[in-house]
Amino acid sequence: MPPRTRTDDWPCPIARAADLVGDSWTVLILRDAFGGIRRFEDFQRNLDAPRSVLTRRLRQLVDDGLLVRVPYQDRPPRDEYRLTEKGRAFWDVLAAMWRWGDTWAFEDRAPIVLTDAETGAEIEPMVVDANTGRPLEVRATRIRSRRD
Amino acid sequence: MPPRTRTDDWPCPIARAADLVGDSWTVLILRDAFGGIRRFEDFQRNLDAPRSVLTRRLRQLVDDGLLVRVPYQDRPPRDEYRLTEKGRAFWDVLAAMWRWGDTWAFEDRAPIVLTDAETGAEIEPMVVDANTGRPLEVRATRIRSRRD
DNA sequence: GGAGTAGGTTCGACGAACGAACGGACCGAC
DNA sequence: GTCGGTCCGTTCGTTCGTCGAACCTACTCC
Repeated sequence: MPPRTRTDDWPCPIARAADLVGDSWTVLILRDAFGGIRRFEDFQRNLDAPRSVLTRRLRQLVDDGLLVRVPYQDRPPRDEYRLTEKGRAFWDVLAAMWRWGDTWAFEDRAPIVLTDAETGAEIEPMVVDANTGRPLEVRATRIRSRRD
Repeated sequence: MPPRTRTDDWPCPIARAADLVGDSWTVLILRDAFGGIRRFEDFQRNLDAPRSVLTRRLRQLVDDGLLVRVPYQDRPPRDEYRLTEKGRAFWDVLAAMWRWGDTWAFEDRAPIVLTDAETGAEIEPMVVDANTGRPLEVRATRIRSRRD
């Protein structure tokens, strides 16, 4: 196909994010990265993705600044892929996807849960307005230009 | 290409969500739907997406239960696409993407903001743990099987 | 009857995804 | 010293989705 249409220059934050996340392998690579996976072979084994696609996606994520390549041995030279701050910030999006998927994409609920490492308590991601602390209401939301 | 690898039967909520949202046109269609767009021609004009792709994505979203086709006139027969409850719940994911894109995908900030329809106040989406009300901390998060 | 609107389908060219095989650089064991 | 294994890719052929433009059907309005 002709290269997929790019939206990374649109004025909308969703369009720009979609340009990166608008690909399921990319999402799953990031998910694994949050799970502590850093090496090519581990991503490949865990995702069972074609190696050529994996190479391409990892390179893209590095170019976009969500991952960095860090050497972890000299001979033979090997790099691992680590999340940057920009990449780590993306966890919020994945958490929102987790919540939605858990609620809407299973018969009942998902067989796995997010937990707090220390208390062991279940974590249930939820999206709120930082200014009021309340859940979002779609119908009452508008889009405006910043200076208005 | 061979049909893209499906992940809609994986046990992970993110994988299932990614199977739907793992496509930038789908994300943008949903964004527009939240903005009140309902008709084929309006989606097409606004996104400037190939009509054939648009047809396919809309059909997929209907099949997946995020949109429904509702007739709005008889002759000639015309349907519009409306968000279902499942689709409306997806706004949380788009809001998280908005926040991330706003923070990380512009030189400064995005030229547009979300606002409350009544007060006009800016809305800043934020992801928290519903149980503690606190922001998520990636490093302190684990994945566990539900019965454990 | 000619232009316009709405919601698609069809077509050809291009190139991305898949999957399997190959390669190169190292290691350790036999 | 060569055989197997590990790690990180690249290459290749087939399949099939994307793009973009053109086309089609069923109306309405002038």
